[in-house]
Formats: sequence, C-alpha cells, structure tokens
Amino acid sequence: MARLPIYLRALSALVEDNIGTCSSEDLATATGVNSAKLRKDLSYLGSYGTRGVGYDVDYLRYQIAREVGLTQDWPVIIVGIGNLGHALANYSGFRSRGFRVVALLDAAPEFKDTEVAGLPVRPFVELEEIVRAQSVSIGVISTPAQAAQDVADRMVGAGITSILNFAPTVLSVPEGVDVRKVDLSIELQILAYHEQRKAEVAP
Amino acid sequence: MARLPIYLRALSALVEDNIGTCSSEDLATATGVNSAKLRKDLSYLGSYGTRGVGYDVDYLRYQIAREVGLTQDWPVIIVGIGNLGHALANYSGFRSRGFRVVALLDAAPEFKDTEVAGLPVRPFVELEEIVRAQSVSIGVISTPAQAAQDVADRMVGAGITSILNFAPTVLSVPEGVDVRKVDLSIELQILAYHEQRKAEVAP
DNA sequence: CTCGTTTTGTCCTTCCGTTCACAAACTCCT
DNA sequence: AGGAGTTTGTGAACGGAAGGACAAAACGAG
Ligand SMILES: NC(=O)c1ccc[n+]([C@@H]2O[C@H](COP(=O)([O-])OP(=O)(O)OC[C@H]3O[C@@H](n4cnc5c(N)ncnc54)[C@H](O)[C@@H]3O)[C@@H](O)[C@H]2O)c1
Ligand SMILES: NC(=O)c1ccc[n+]([C@@H]2O[C@H](COP(=O)([O-])OP(=O)(O)OC[C@H]3O[C@@H](n4cnc5c(N)ncnc54)[C@H](O)[C@@H]3O)[C@@H](O)[C@H]2O)c1
Repeated sequence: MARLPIYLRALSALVEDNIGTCSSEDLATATGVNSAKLRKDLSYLGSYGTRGVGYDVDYLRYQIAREVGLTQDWPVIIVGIGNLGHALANYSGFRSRGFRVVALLDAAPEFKDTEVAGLPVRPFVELEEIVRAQSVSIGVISTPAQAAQDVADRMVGAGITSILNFAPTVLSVPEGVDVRKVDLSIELQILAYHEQRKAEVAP
Repeated sequence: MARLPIYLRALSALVEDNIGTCSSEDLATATGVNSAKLRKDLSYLGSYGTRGVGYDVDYLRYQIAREVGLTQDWPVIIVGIGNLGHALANYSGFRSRGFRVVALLDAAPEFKDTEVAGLPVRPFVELEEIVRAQSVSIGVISTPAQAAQDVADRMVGAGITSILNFAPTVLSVPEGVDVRKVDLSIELQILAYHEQRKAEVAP
C-alpha cells in the first residue's frame, strides 16, 4: 500500500500538534483521500480504531510504522555524487523518516578524499565491501543514464535488493529485486500534457 | 496517459540508433510494458501503425510528442534554490525534453546577485512579474514544507496552472490547477516495506 | 495472383481499486 | 439505564484498467 507513508506523515504532524485522537474523516482531509478508502486501508492492518471515537494518533502511527518497516533504521547508499547525489546526501529528511545514508560512492577519481555532507565519497569499486560490512539492502542510483544498468547490476551482485533509480532508464533486474523509478522529466511532461489540454479547450 | 513519455523516450533512443521502424513487441520490451497495453495506448492517439510491419519510429515519435504537447518548449520556473533547487537548475535533461527553465526564485536575501547554472536567482517577490512577462504556466516548488503552500498560493495567484511539488506536503489548490508531487522519502518507505516483507518470509 | 507470415487494432473477459451505504460499536448526556 | 449522536469496519455495487485472443490488414515469396 503506497498510501501508508502519507498517512504516517500526517499522523506525525498531528503528534507534533499534541493531538491525541482523530477520526478517519480528519485524516482523510489532511491527506487528500476519501475517508472510506482510508478506513479500508487501515482495516488491512487490523482494527486499530474505536467506533464513535476515532483512532489514537500515537498508537496508529506506531502500527503503520511497524507495517511499513520503519521501526528500524534502514541503511542506504547513494551512487553517483553529481548534482542530484549532492542534494540527496545533504537532505536531512531521510534521516528523520527511518533512513540512514551510510555511504556515498562515485566512480570519478576527482572525488578522492572529498567529503559531502560529512561523509567521505568512496570509490565505486568498494561497493561490495561496503554493502557487506553495513548490511545495506537499499541503494540509490543518481548516475547518468548510461551507467545506471551497470551500477544496478553491481548493486544486485553485491546483495542489494531494493533500488531507487533517478536515471531515465528502464533497469532490468532479477526476480526478487525491487526497483522504483523517479523521473522528473516525465512528471513535467505529464503536467505539460494537461496544460496543453487546458489551452485547447479555452480558445 | 502517464505512459506516453516513457514511449517517447524509448522512441528517441531508437532514433539515435537509426532504427526506422519497430513493432509493438519491440517497444513493449524496451519500455517494460505489455505489448497489448502499448498498442491500446497508441490506438487512442490514432492508427499510426502498419499491420504486418510495425510503427514508423520518427512518425510515431512526432505524433506522441504532439499529443503530450512537446512540439513547443514550455517555460518553467523553480522556486527554492537550496540543495534540490540547485540540482534541478543544473539539470540539462529538462532542456532536451521540451522544458526551458526561465527563472530561479528564492526568498532568502543571501541569494541577491548570485547566479546558478547561468541564471540569476531572483527575489521571490518578483514572481508575478516573471510569470506574466514570460507566460509561464508550470512552476516547480523546492522550498521547505512550511513554505510550500504559501508559494503555491502565490504561484496560482500569478497565473501558474501546473505545479511540480517536491516538498512533503499536501497542497490545496483551486480547481483547474494541476499538482504533481514527488516525495523521495515515500519512495524509500515503499522500498522498505517490500524489503521488510522479504525479510519476514526468509527466516 | 495466391498463400503464408507478420503485426496491428480491438473485442471481451477478468481483476483490482474505489466508493457508497449501513449495521455494529462506542460515548456522552440526561 | 436508555436514547441520541458519532464513527468504525465492511459487504456490495461500480468503474476502469490490464491482458488474452483473434480477425483484419499488409507484405513478400513463389
Ligand atoms: N540533477 C537533476 O536535478 C536531475 C533531475 C532529473 C534526473 N536526473 C538524473 O539523475 C542522474 C544524475 O544527474 P546529475 O545531474 O546528478 O548528473 P551528474 O553528471 O552531475 O552526476 C553524475 C555522477 O555520477 C558519477 N558516475 C558516472 N558514472 C558512474 C559509475 N559508473 N559509477 C559511479 N558513479 C558514476 C559521475 O562521476 C558524476 O559524479 C542522471 O541520470 C539524470 O538524468 C537528475
Ligand atoms: N534535498 C533533497 O534531496 C530533497 C529530497 C527530498 C525532498 N526534498 C524536499 O525539497 C525541499 C527542498 O529541499 P532542500 O534540501 O533543497 O532544502 P533547502 O533548505 O536546501 O532549500 C530550501 C530553499 O528554499 C528557500 N525558501 C524558503 N522559504 C521560501 C519561500 N517562502 N519562498 C521562496 N523560497 C524559499 C530557502 O531560502 C532555501 O534556499 C524540501 O521540502 C525537502 O523536504 C529535498
């Protein structure tokens, strides 16, 4: 369920505001979903609400976190410390949401002995070693598109089983490895599509 | 249809390789979708294939580009030139895919008289002026979450009708304005969810 | 010109996610 | 204690996307 993290974020905001309990309607409007859908989503995890009252914010948050697997910190590595890799390495939001960037890797020799966001940039050849030593299972690819499949293969070879790919390529990976793709150009193109439709109807 | 840009990219790659024609099967494997689905998608645009032969790569690419609205260049502004905003401003992939970053805006006074990726960083108060002068309809938000709703409101007020939001917030916008959200933490959390499932079955 | 091969375009079935609607469960007030 | 008012959890209806399957169309060889 891809919506659980959204609920989780909304619940965290409620905790900040010292709100102890909330109805499905409240959560639904806060997250922009239908309240029936929200209740059905939550019912898959178990019966954590109280009829006539709502959900205990803290308790529900813990239950969702447990379901998503965020009761532990996940070690993450980032490969490709260019424009995007820098931004990701510096992003503090990962840390606060259950992820710990344990290593940055790049193939370019210029990076030797440099640090980004307090972490040394390590040579790409050390991938296997790092993955093994830190039991990393999640890797982020922010290299150019041509290198992405190679990097993915090496990651899989090293034991990584989940990949977040920013390069605009379709990665082919063996069964059992999950890949999620984030493609900003495609997002913009989808916006452009709708934008064009608007422009067509108007004049 | 959110898959058209994916087809577009694959077709561009085929053009690079001087491949003049291709079957739905070819395109389907290149993009990782089912060939029946792909044909159905394309049939919505019209009958651009030849039975027994396949699709003319160049022609199909143009038709999809036209449908998506990429026969023109879309001007785009980026608000919030921090870690992520820098990366976006420096990204050359937008330019080659039909988008032109026409302005960078940030509220922080430190940015006065600085340039990023060859563009001056302009004060946020100039938003309306820029949007009007350049007829911008697409805006990117890469500010902290607290500022995102404000920025979105100002954008909408200035005449922007499509927003790409990187801040982890649900934006509320009037009817007729499109918002797409990119949330990297959520992507990672979805990976963590699957990762946890794998770990549960194994031992 | 005909036949066999290839590939599109589309009908039809299946399946999954969404939404409605409502009984069951709980609280609070009198 | 009972009734009024809330809110959950879920059965059932709905809608639309996905995929299987195949007829229609194009091409080339003989
Ligand atoms: N910058 C953005 O805002 C942005 C936006 C959308 C998509 N992307 C995509 O993200 C990827 C990275 O973008 P970027 O702007 O950071 O590019 P970049 O060129 O700035 O950085 C790429 C980095 O990857 C490293 N690299 C190259 N080959 C490698 C390999 N085989 N192993 C390890 N490291 C390797 C390079 O040394 C470089 O440091 C690209 O695929 C790009 O299309 C970037
Ligand atoms: N850096 C990443 O890799 C990353 C990853 C995922 C999500 N995000 C999200 O993207 C957003 C930006 O991240 P970042 O790391 O670049 O943050 P950042 O703090 O480095 O940059 C934010 C920029 O926005 C500017 N800003 C603040 N308020 C503004 C306003 N009202 N109007 C205009 N500009 C304003 C600030 O001056 C700053 O330059 C955040 O919401 C973050 O959660 C970032």
